[in-house]
Amino acid sequence: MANFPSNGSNAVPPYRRVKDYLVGELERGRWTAGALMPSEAELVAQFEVSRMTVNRALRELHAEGIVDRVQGLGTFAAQLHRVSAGLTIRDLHDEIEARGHHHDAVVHLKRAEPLSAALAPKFGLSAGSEVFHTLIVHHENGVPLQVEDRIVNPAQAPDYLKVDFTRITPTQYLLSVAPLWQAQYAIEASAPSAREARLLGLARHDPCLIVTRRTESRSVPITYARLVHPGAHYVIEGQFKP
Amino acid sequence: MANFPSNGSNAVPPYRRVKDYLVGELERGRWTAGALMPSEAELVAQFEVSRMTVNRALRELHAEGIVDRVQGLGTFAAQLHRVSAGLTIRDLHDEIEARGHHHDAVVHLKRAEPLSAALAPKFGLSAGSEVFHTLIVHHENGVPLQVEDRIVNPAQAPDYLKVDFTRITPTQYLLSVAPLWQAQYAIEASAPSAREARLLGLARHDPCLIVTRRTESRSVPITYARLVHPGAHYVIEGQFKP
DNA sequence: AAAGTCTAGTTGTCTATACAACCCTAGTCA
DNA sequence: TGACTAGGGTTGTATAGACAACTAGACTTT
Repeated sequence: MANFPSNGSNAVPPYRRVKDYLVGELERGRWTAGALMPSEAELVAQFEVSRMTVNRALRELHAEGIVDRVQGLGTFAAQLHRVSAGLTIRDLHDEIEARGHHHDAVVHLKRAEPLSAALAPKFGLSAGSEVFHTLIVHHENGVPLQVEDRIVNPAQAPDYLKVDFTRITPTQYLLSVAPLWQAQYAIEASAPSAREARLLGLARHDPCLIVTRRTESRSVPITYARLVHPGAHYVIEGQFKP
Repeated sequence: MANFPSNGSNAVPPYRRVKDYLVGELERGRWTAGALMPSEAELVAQFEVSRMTVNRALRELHAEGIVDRVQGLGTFAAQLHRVSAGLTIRDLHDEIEARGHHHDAVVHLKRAEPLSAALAPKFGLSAGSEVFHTLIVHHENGVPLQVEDRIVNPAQAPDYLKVDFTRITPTQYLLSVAPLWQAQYAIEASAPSAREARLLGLARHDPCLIVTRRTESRSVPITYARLVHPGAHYVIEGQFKP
């Protein structure tokens, strides 16, 4: 007894119908946050499908954060506070090109140096160990848009210093060398340092949007970056659905 | 033949073992991006589990963006460039309490007024239609942390003006009234307005982190908020995995 | 040479059944 | 009163089998 689409070709599979029904009712406010939703058995009866099908629908809704499930108790409409957003980390080069603008980069620093004590704990290597350090300013149509101050773990990218960063961005290169497996970031507003202000053509008190990001692969640090943007020209945008 | 944990209690279920194996090998670089990974049949043979179990493992990895699957072709290691981040939107009250600090709010404005032409396109209602407007300053241990300037659609929250916002935050209230189903946000660094600077106890040129957020339910606008934070005290943090 | 046909291999989905794990309540017993 | 037990309801997971849909390459036919 294995019947489903078969007919019109673009028919929606049963597990999808169950999901769509539940999301629809949730949107219509049938169950407010925390309310008990129908049990698997009830949905089985309502849709005349097997329990595994209903289970798949509910399991996926749970994975998407739309419902909460408690074994032995039931399924509940989720509290939607802690919703995850789609803040896509895109390569700056792609981002600028996507706007139809011209991107170029100026390399101000590119060398191996001992890791400073200030950055050692943030980066995850011991102070004094040799790391690669680049300082690059990215321009959009000639206007400085980002100062990229970056520390790289030589063990993860031994050829980092040989790359021509006017042609390929560090982000692009590092993604190709080491698979990105985890990252932490922080976003803050602050005044730029004296050097950053000079590189961006700003006054010392002009507000900047600063993103710091640490990337690691298999809990080994790959890179730590401080990205400084002039507040007047840069906005991080995103959207989320539950 | 339905056996699994049963023994030690904390045993990992088979579908998890398959997932962990694949993620582990992926981390070790066994398959580079785009490479063909083992088929379901091969994993069935290797782990001696049913195909549904392997299928679930692969389906979840696909949902998590770790592998790509093509019907009729196979499973491939995903390109990990376009990784999405988890930017958690938490209620400010919860956030402050979670730090073990005291939160209080001062309501500076709370009234119905016609929607200004400047905000009309951003909000999605026509200019001049009546909306609710609140201006609240949130403090952490007495220090001003956020100016919350908010427009609310009366159709979605008719009793909004009756709420005591020193006891419950607008975010909390709105989430309880209308389920949050979609939102767009923008993060930028900028100088505060004169009034915002006064409310936060800042100078006009002190950098602020400004989040603007528009929330809608079923494509009907619920609320538009401008959240201004002193750059010196506020950081948005997050992390992401592929 | 081009077009159509077949086939093996792959993923997509559903079913019926089974047992485990867990939660809560009601009842039992000391 | 308090501790224990039993049972009904719920979710969590696994299985074996089945058919559908799709892909790519091999093969046949025109």
